Amino acid sequence: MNNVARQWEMSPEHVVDARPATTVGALHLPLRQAVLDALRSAIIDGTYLPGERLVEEEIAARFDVSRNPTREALHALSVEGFVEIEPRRGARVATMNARWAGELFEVRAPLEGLVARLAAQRRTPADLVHLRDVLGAGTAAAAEGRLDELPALNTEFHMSLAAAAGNELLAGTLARLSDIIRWVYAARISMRSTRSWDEHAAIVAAVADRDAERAERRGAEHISAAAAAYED
Amino acid sequence: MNNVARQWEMSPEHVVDARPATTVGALHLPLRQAVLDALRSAIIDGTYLPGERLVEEEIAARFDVSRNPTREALHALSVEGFVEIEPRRGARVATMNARWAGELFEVRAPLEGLVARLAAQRRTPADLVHLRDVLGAGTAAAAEGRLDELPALNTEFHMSLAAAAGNELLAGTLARLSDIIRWVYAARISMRSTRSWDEHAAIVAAVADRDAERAERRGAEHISAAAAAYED
DNA sequence: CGTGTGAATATTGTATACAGTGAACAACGT
DNA sequence: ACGTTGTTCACTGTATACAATATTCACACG
Repeated sequence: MNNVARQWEMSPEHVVDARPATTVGALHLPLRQAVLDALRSAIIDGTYLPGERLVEEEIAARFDVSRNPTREALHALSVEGFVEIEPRRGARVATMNARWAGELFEVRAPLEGLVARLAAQRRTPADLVHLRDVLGAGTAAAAEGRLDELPALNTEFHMSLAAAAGNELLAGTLARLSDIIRWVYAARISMRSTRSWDEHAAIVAAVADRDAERAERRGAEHISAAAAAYED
Repeated sequence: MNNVARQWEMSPEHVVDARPATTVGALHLPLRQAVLDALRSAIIDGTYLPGERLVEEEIAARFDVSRNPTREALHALSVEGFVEIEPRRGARVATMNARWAGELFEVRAPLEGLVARLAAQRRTPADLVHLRDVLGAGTAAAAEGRLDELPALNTEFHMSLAAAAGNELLAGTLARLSDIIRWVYAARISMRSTRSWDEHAAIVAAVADRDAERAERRGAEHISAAAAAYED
């Protein structure tokens, strides 16, 4: 009946006494979360195209839920920047003009620089090990032409760096920005593959040396280079 | 019956043919917006204290609306960072620990630097005039000890700078951050008054000269100095 | 006394119903 | 033909009702 993934329905009662002290209700994600994730994926993968109207009842029917969780998901997506909502006139998938896209990179560059600087200052040995693992995997994939694996590895790299920086607000802000960037430039992504991983390696080297200045510069330059590449 | 400001009820029919071509429905703000603003104000001015539970039905009753607009407002506030929501366990006013507060300044500093740099590159003569107006008003207020006027002028200064930078995403991000910073440090604010306006003047000077590097450095340093002052 | 167990209550999550607004279109006059 | 007006339909905004979960408190038991 319900196409949305409902994890908890797969969990029979006996999970109640499973290891983590989390209650059953905590596992049981609200529908709004399921709808949010499903809708975001649908927008990113092009099921809903930019500018397309998102009618609450349609979406609710599609996922077989009521309009309430749907509305909540739409509002969340508008904050994330994937949809635009006009009062009394409904929601549509956001349309990116060139200016907006440029703004994304402008904001992301100094933040990515900050991440690299903080990571250089605060990284633990374990952080460094993990960064090098991801770096190795990404470099190998780029070298061997497995381009389809690169977007996920790229995301993991930047998330790992943000984790090493130890600033959750920063990590969250960046995660949102890069989600949208990946969406906007979905078509052209996975270009620039080897260049990109060379730049990642340079960031990790600076982080390893605890050289905050160099790390910051290379982090910011990395995003600027990506922006330039996308502007073709 | 309804304590929320409902602008449209004050507008008789004949406003329909008033100057701006906006429709009546566009003026007629959704209740969620009214509740959102009212709740945020209540949190900022201390009516609701950090950690306090925000029960949907209570708030709905207080503003004499149903739970739906209330829920939507609460979700929006959680995105803005004023409240924390746990699934199935409701919302409470966010509590700042020192770490979180530090993160705010860490993220804001490079963004404010970016704003100053972009403003230096893109400002129009009109932007500069406006910035100098605000600067003059703020400096005068600081010099004459009208401390109560400073927070608003400070906000206006930073908003004007962001406007001159011509990046709406950046302006929006910063507006959210500084809202929260002002809330967190409400008690200690309006200190540092003259220092702060000297720093503002330095930023405007760099913006006037179109010196992007100097503007960026002074913008970021201004926030770092503010952070240091708050850490007493 | 503390501790666990259960019922009762409070509160959130979800669905449905209704009201109000905007947009499209047909009927009408000019 | 063209614009104007009235009407209808689709959709969002809001309220209410119900279901599911969390929390509280009383009470029995050790």
